[in-house]
Parts: sequence; structure tokens; C-alpha cells
Amino acid sequence: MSHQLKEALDTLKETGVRITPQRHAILEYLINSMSHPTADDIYKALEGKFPNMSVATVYNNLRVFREVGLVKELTYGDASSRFDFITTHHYHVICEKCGKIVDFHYPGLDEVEQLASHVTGFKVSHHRMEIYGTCPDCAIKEAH
Amino acid sequence: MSHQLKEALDTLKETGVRITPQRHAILEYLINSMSHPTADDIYKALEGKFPNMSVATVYNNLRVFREVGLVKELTYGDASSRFDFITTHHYHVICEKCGKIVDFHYPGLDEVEQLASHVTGFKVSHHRMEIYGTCPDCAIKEAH
DNA sequence: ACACTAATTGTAAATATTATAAAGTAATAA
DNA sequence: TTATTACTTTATAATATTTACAATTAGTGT
Repeated sequence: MSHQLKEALDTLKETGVRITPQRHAILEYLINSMSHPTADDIYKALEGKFPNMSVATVYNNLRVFREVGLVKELTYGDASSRFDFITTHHYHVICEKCGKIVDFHYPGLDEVEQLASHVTGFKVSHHRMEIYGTCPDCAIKEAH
Repeated sequence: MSHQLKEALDTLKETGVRITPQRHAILEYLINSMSHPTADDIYKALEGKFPNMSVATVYNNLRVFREVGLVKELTYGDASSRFDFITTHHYHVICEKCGKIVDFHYPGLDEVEQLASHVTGFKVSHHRMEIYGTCPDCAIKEAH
């Protein structure tokens, strides 16, 4: 079992969230996949292990994980939400052609948050930033 | 007629997009509303003027406007997409309690885009950033 | 005014997500 | 270990958003 998974399970215990086989599997998949799956991706990936699992279970548990702070929900206009296991502070670079998402480590934009708080009077909790463009693969395809 | 509306109509003409009464009204509403309405908001607001207008028309035209670059689509997890008439470069500060969206002017994060491009090899086209927190009104309500 | 082409309408369908109730199961303590 | 209890899962239905489609209507250039 990975260190990250162990930590995640500890977090669940501390917050009084029951550890069910489904939750265990969803977390494990999120951590190992290294991608940013949709709820349906997760559902399909675990169909083999849990033939009786309901889609609702995936959604329920992703919400639980989000509330506990283990998982971040990424929403885009066109498709369904994607879910990302939170590790270190990073942003995402998204290919507009094929939808690929690449992690991009960058120091948090604290200064922007502070200015926003000052100008608008909001009590700022966090921010979200994504960068959009064309990935190298798609750029090559386009050139042909 | 506002300057912005006139310019927007010119843009449509230049790109060969027909100017229909519905499109005129949707643009006008977007410009005047100073808010960030959902497709349904727009539909409801124009029901009086266009009793026969279809929801599909609103969606179709918002997509057209987005393709032409007049309108930006903002997507969040919980609710439906919101649409914003593009004026100057600004970001949004969003209240997590009541959903209020406030504009926040800030110089573009060009440096981040450049670094992302360098690190990931992407050809970057644009980025998106939002700041989340609690608005002053909701902060007062909470204190009571 | 005419003809051509695109837009609107109304409806249906697709998709994503949430709600609900019944059945099952993990955690806790005796 | 077992009984208890509250939380979870499941299965299904419901809701909501958005798109697709075919027939009708309406802009626009000549």
C-alpha cells in the first residue's frame, strides 16, 4: 500500500468517515491513476472488482473525499467533472484539442489572493487557475 | 444603444453572423445586466419580449458569441454555466456562500503562462483564474 | 421583391448528477 | 465474539442541463 493511500485512510479515520471497500478502491484508483478521471471513468475502472457498485456510490464518495479535503473537483464546460487526488500544490495545463491534463508545479498565487481580498472585501479561501493550450502531440498532428 | 453593443454588432457583421432580434436582445441583456447570467436567466429575462423564443436559441447563440469571441463561458461544479460579455481583462471573485460574482481587475498572469509553456511544451493560448471566498454580506450574516 | 441560406422553434434525446428507500455492512462496546 | 447502531451501498427514479433534429421562418444581397 502506498504512503499516500495510508495517509488518506488515516485522514478518513480521523474525520470519522468509514472505510468501506469501495472507498478504499476509489482512493487507490485516484492515487495510482496519475490522471484526472471522471466519475464514470472510476466507475468503469472498478466494475471488474465491484460488479454491483452503483454510480451513485462513486459520486457520493467523491463528494465525501472532497469535503474532507482529499480530492479536488475540476469542472469544465464541455465535459463532466474530473477528480484529482490532492498531493502538493500544483496547477493544470489542459490541451484544448485532446483534453490531456498535465500537472504544472508553481508557487501559489498568494499575492493575487491578497489583492483580491483587499479590493473586494471578500474573505478569500482559495483560488483556481488553469492554463489552456495545445499539447506537443497535437501540435505535431496539426502541422501535418 | 451603448457603445459596447454597437461594437459587438459590428463584430458579428464582420464575421458574417446574421443579426437577428434574438441575438440583439441576448447581447443587450449580457451587456446591460452587469452580472453573469446562466442560459436560463437570459431565457427567462427575454420571455416577455420574445414569448416564442426557445431555450435552444439561447444556447445556440451563446455558443456563436463564444466562438466569435464576444462572450466567455464560466463553468463551475455545482450549477450551470454562466456567461460573461468580454470587456477588459479581469478575473472573478466568487462567494462560496451565496454565489455572488465580483469582477476583479488584475494584470494578466503572463509570466505563469510562459513558465507553463516552457515546462510542459504546450503552446499556451490562455488561462483561467478564479478566487473563492466569502463576500462581506455573508461574512456579516455568519458572525450573528 | 426574390431567392438563397441560415436561424428559430418545438420537441425529443443525451448526459450528468442527485434523491430516495430498502438492504447491507463497518465500527463500537459489552 | 456478537449485538447494536448508524452509516453506506444499491437500484431506481428524478432532476437539470445541454444538444440534436426536422420543419418552419426570416435575414441578406442582388
